[in-house]
Amino acid sequence: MNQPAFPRADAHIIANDGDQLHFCSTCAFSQACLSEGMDKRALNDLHVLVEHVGPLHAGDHVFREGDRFEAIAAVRAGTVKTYVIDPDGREHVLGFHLPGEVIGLSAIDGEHYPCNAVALDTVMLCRFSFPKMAVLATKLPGLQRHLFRLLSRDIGRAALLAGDWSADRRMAAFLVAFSQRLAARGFSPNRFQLTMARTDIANYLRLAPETVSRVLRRFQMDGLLVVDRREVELVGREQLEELAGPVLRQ
Amino acid sequence: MNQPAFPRADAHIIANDGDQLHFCSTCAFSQACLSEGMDKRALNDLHVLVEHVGPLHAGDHVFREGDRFEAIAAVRAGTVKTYVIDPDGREHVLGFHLPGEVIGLSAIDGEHYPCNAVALDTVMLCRFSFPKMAVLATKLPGLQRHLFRLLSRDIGRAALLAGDWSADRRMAAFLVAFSQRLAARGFSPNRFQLTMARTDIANYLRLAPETVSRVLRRFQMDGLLVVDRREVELVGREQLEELAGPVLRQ
DNA sequence: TGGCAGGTTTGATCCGTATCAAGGCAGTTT
DNA sequence: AAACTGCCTTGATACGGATCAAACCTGCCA
Repeated sequence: MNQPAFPRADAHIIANDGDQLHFCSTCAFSQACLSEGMDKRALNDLHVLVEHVGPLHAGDHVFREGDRFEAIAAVRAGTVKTYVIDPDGREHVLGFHLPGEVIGLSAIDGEHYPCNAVALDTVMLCRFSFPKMAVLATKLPGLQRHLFRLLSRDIGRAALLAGDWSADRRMAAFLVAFSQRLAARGFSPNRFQLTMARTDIANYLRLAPETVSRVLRRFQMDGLLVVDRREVELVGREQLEELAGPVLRQ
Repeated sequence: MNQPAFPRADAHIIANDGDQLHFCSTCAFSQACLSEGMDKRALNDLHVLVEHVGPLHAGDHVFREGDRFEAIAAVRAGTVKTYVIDPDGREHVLGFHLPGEVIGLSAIDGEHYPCNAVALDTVMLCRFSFPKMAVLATKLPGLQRHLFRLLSRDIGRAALLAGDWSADRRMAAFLVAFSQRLAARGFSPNRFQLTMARTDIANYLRLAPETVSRVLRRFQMDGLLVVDRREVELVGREQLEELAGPVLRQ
């Protein structure tokens, strides 16, 4: 139950290939760095910037609230849920993180992680020492810009679901956004597995699990989707997007 | 009605005073730069990093949704409200920004501002070209870190009010947080003016204006505060903080 | 194969907050 | 001073979603 933050794993040395910087091909920072002229001194200063972590299994924690902050991580495979527990013991889900997405950004301001991060299925990560990454960012402006953008994007994302939308709109927004994020990584946009429990979706959307169940059922009745267990197929994408529109501002 | 984003104003040249960097003494970045050894070449590259803007008057817009993003700004005096309008014409208040706080961070990821920013009273600003600031940040690691922290902080802040709290808890959290932010800038923590209308508070907290009114009245009945028009005095701070605790996670 | 446990669904009821509808109050205009 | 105009308050009612209670899977382990 009490693993260290970020279990150790094989450390990767960044490879300097001509003028291009290569590391993990699936993680979120490759694009920022590949498009960047490489400063060789910067590279030599940083032996271990990234290490591959995993596999973690469902229920394993990536980090826990209060753990000392030292690294952010990009999800390479699987789904990570971030959450906090309030004084009454209720769980509040802050977000789900799919392959290509980054966790730990909200910890930068502070010595410790402000939330928990747990694997929902089999998860592979790229772990980055944040202090080292910040140093590298001073030498690679493209990386710095990428980090600024990642952070900025999360501010906007958090504000979205904060609105006072109906259960239907929130559910639709969740499904459409999930689908879009999967599609951005090359997965099928209209047929996918929900990797999280109904309870998790409910806690994320600020609904009761019963409400999630009822809304999904009604969506199916109305021909918006077909749901079986955790498998979902979006059929009436048009109408779902119309419902989700005001929430996602699209 | 259609002013340019960031009305022009006196441009400030950053002053290089020995090894220290000086500009506006009240704005959020001074601390980051004053504690930083100054690189003179960096300075010479940047003639106009900061300009003082204002005064803006109640109702004047700092920027509007869709304006081209070019700058962030620190509030020097007054209150700025950020908001969006949904397709049904309803206003959603994203935040209130007090002296010392920064607006525009959520625009970094994108070409355009994703929301509106309007002055609620007489407002003075420090405006920073973000591209120039990013360049400076590569040369002043302390500034870069400060920016990362500002961004990170906003992610956490946005997640707070997103929870499903009762009207009482949300109202208490708003008042306590407002008080703390004022106190951090040297204003009186227990007696202050609400610079925004009830409607704005309601839109921010996802409540009806009527509910805001009723909750404030009940708080007064229960001896938690005294409210007259927009003047508020927190009397039962203890109990307010207890109510706000789960929301603010303190 | 049977039993158990977690997650899920369904139905009945309740409660908090929105909504609707007036009325009040302070500051401003005529 | 009267009328106006936002903004705020107060009361009555309606409704969406929470809560409570119970049955139902489905996978898992004995």
